[in-house]
Amino acid sequence: MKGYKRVADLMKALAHPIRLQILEVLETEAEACVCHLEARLGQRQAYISQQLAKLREAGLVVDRRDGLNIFYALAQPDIEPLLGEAKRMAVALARTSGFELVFAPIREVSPDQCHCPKCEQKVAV
Amino acid sequence: MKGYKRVADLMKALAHPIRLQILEVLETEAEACVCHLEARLGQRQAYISQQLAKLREAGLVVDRRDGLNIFYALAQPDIEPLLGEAKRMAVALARTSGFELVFAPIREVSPDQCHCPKCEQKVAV
DNA sequence: ATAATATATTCCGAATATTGAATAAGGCAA
DNA sequence: TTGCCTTATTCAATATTCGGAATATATTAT
Repeated sequence: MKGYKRVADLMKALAHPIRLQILEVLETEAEACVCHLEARLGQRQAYISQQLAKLREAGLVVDRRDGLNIFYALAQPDIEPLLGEAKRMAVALARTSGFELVFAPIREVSPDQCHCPKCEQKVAV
Repeated sequence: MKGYKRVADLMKALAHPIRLQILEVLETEAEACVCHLEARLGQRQAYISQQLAKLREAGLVVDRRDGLNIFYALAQPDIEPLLGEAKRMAVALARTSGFELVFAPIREVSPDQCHCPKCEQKVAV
């Protein structure tokens, strides 16, 4: 029974749209500071931070401080197949109930919209 | 944003140890009546029924009545890879925090412990 | 019709999750 | 030090989920 409890806890950590989107951003960005996630997901800082805390507790992301910024990354990059299967399955379920599920692409953010060192660097180039 | 909400709802449906075990039984049994699940998971009938209702609402299982019995089956057999990835990931996360995750095998049930037609049939053989 | 059996549903208190608002904490620069 | 910036945490109100107990429903047999 213990093992299934762990799986359930993992599912719980994933059972939130913002957290799913954070993970998806980290799949493509490899590393992102909170201000970046703020900009990409269009959510308040405190809110993003709360969700990051849950992902941290679940062991899904790791953080690294660099000056004022804290950069987050996937703790376990091979979570991608799980997320992929989840999306695929959600699409299949939606289709079964008669409609096409679309994933609005997560907003891109041009380097001048974020002030972290990494983005400043890109702007300078 | 709508698509991720759907994925989150799917994750929510999976975020429960009993529901995960029900799905796992249905992966191997193909079809099982409630009394069967009762026996295999060692849970009260009403409780099993409640969890089945959640799985039904989520569109993950379908039911078919045969006399007094109601047989459940996976609505979407290709949910297996998702469940497999979830288990794999849970194992990986546990390992990261320093211990081996074990899945206690779900109790087998000899045909004479269940009274549904299907089991009676097996007993008769 | 009544009884028996299998399954489903409803009700409810307890525990947990969500999310906005306010505040705290940590690091850097002058 | 003071002030500023980025991020984290706490608090509180609301909503959701959990799981037990009791009850309801559907089917079959008598």
